[in-house]
Amino acid sequence: MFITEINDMDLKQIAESGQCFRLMQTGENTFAVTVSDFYTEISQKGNQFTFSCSEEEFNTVWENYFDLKEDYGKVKGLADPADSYLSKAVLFGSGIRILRQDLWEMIITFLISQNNNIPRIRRSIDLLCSELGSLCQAAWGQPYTTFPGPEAIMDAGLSGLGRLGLGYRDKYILETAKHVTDGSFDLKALKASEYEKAHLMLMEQYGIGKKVADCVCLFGLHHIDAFPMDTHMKKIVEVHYSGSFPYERYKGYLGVIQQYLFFYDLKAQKL
DNA sequence: TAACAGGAAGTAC
DNA sequence: GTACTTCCTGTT
Repeated sequence: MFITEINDMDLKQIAESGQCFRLMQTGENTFAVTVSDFYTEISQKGNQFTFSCSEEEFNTVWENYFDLKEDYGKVKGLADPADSYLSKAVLFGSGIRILRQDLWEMIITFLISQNNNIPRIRRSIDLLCSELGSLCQAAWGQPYTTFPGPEAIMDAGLSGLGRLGLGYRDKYILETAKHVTDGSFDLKALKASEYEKAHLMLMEQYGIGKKVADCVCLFGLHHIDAFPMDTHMKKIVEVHYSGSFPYERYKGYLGVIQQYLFFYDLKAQKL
C-alpha cells in the first residue's frame, strides 16, 4: 500500500472522460485500473490517494500512467479568462489528466469507438478482455484480466470477435492485429515517431481515419498537441468559437484543452 | 410494458 | 454522398 498526495486529479472525472475505458469505479471513492500486466486499486479523498500497490510499483508504473510529472494547474492557468466557455469547462473538469496508456490498447479501443457510444464501447472492451485477455491475480488475491495482445486477437479470428458487439469494426481490429504480428505495422517505430509521422502511419491502417489516429496519438503516444475532432468538438468549435478555435494560443497543450472542452460538452450539458 | 426511432469519440467506398 | 453493426436512450 502506498499513500500520496496528488493535485489536479479526480479519478471519477478521468474515468468518465472518454479517454480510457478500463478505469472502473468499484466503490464511492475507489477505482480499479489495469495497464499491461499491472493492476491496482486506488481510493481518493480530496487530494489524498491510497494505492493498493507497493511504493516501487507506484514509482515505476502509476506515476507515469497518471502523468504525475505534469503540472495541470499550470495548464489550466493558460486558459484565456475572456473565453468564458473554456473557463467553465476547465473548472468543470479540473481533475482531468491525459493518461499515458498502452499504445496497442489505445489503437484497438479507438477503432471500437468510431461511430459508437460510450456505454457500448465500454461493454465491447469488457468483453474483449474477459473473453480474450489473460486472467491474472493481484498480490492480495484480486483477479483481473489483461487487455488481449495482437496474437490473442489473431487466434480468436472473426468468429471469436463476433460475440463482442463490435459490429463492422471487427474486421478493422483483426486486420490491425495481423499487421502487428507480421511486422508490417511496427509499433516500436510508431512510438519513436514525431506526431505528424505517427499520425500518417496510423492513417495507413485499415479502419483508422483522422479522428481515431488523433486519439491514439494523444492517449497512446502522449502527443499532447493532438486535437481529435469528433462530433462534440465540431459542435463546440462551431457554436462557441464561430468555426475557428484559437489553436496557436494553446500550442503545447492542445490535447489537454480538447479534453476539458470534450468532457464539459459530454457531461455538463446533461445536468 | 414493449416496441420503435434516432443517435452514437467515423471510416471506407 | 451513402452504407455500415449494434446498442443505448428517450418517446409512444
